[in-house]
Amino acid sequence: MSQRMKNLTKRQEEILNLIKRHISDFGFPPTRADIAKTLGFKSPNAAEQHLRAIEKKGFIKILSGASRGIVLSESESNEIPVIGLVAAGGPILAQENIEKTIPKSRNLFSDDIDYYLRVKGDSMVEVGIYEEDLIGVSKSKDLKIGNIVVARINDEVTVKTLIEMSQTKVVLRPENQNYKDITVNPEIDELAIEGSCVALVRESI
Amino acid sequence: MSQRMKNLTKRQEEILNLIKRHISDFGFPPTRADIAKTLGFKSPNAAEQHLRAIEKKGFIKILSGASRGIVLSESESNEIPVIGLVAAGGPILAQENIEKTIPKSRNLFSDDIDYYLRVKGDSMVEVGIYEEDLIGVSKSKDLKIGNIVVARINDEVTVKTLIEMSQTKVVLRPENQNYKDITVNPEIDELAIEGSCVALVRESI
DNA sequence: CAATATACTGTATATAATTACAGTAAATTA
DNA sequence: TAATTTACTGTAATTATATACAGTATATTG
Repeated sequence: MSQRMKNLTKRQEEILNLIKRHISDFGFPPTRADIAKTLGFKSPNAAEQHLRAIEKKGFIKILSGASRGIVLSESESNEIPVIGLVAAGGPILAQENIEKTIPKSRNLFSDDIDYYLRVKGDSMVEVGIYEEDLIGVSKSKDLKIGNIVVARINDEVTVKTLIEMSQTKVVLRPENQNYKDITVNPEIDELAIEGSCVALVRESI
Repeated sequence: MSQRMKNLTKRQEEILNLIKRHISDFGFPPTRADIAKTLGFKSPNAAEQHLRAIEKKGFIKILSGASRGIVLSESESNEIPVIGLVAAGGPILAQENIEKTIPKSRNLFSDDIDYYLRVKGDSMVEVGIYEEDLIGVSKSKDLKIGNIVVARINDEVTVKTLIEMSQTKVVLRPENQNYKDITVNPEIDELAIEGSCVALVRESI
């Protein structure tokens, strides 16, 4: 989420989700009365004031006078970054690494993609991951042996298959016969598993 | 378009397009007054009656009592079909082949994808196209030697690389050493190049 | 500790929007 | 050629909706 955007309260987030769900279900935003009815408010004004608060925080725009005039902001919170080359030393999601962004609304996949990472090199060709492909990365998905993961070893970011993982030994496998397994001792080397790959997109064939 | 759906008149089509454009511009459908204003009607009832006619023909659903309660019918709602197995004999885009649809608004790629085709078999693994991948197919894109195309040979649909194309000889190459080139004489065999692949999506890794 | 934000109830009103009813006129279909 | 469809104007009633105003109560922030 962007810095300048204040956080929504739990209740406000609930209402924002309700709006999104309503749009997805009906094709248009809810009225104040719709919101009040769904959440059990006895006054439509409760919904109105929530909307004002959510607008103030930048997540929606209210078009005055228009019925159902709630417009979702195309804010950064609704954009999925596409990460190109990762500069050494910084976090993957640092601004300087963002090649472009894709509106979350255009994301084909389930909601758990935190960013797309552009693949460099040919270390994963044997599982059909090619240079310049975009892999959809989830930061929160549970790690399992056999998953393809985004790892960071001493400031270098790579995509590999996770083969073994213990306190003292992590093995990452390139899916290309020309490369050897990478064995890391997390107690010695700096290692972070940044996320796991849940989707793949090839923009040009 | 579905058979049972009567054709819209020119004016009705204009109104349907106006509705789509309004939804895309504002995020919600227009009111009768909006339509009337845009098209220069002096009465909102003109819009109302057009809407009724369009609903009667199955292109929209009007939710009574709800403001802006115009719902685009599935077939009109800008959905890109995902084609699973193609039944022999019929067109690729036949209803029975549609596995699911993806809202056009969620399409990551440029607008020229007419449908997604789910890949069966391993004949293209050497260019990173795997079984169960979805390939984005454009019907209109210019065909070039070297493109990966969707071809239909005697009622069978396949994805291959186009190697040669003349009046009497078309060569299609599987990108897998275990398979041989397919040579077809279009004057003898029934051959149609249905489109070319412009993108690839892998939903689960 | 005062100011502000959060989270509502309750009432009321102006206006936005749907929708019914009554027409006209030309084109299309049975 | 009569019936229906298309394509509107014009008016008006009813309902849907936004939105203002007046409160209450608690939590959070400067």
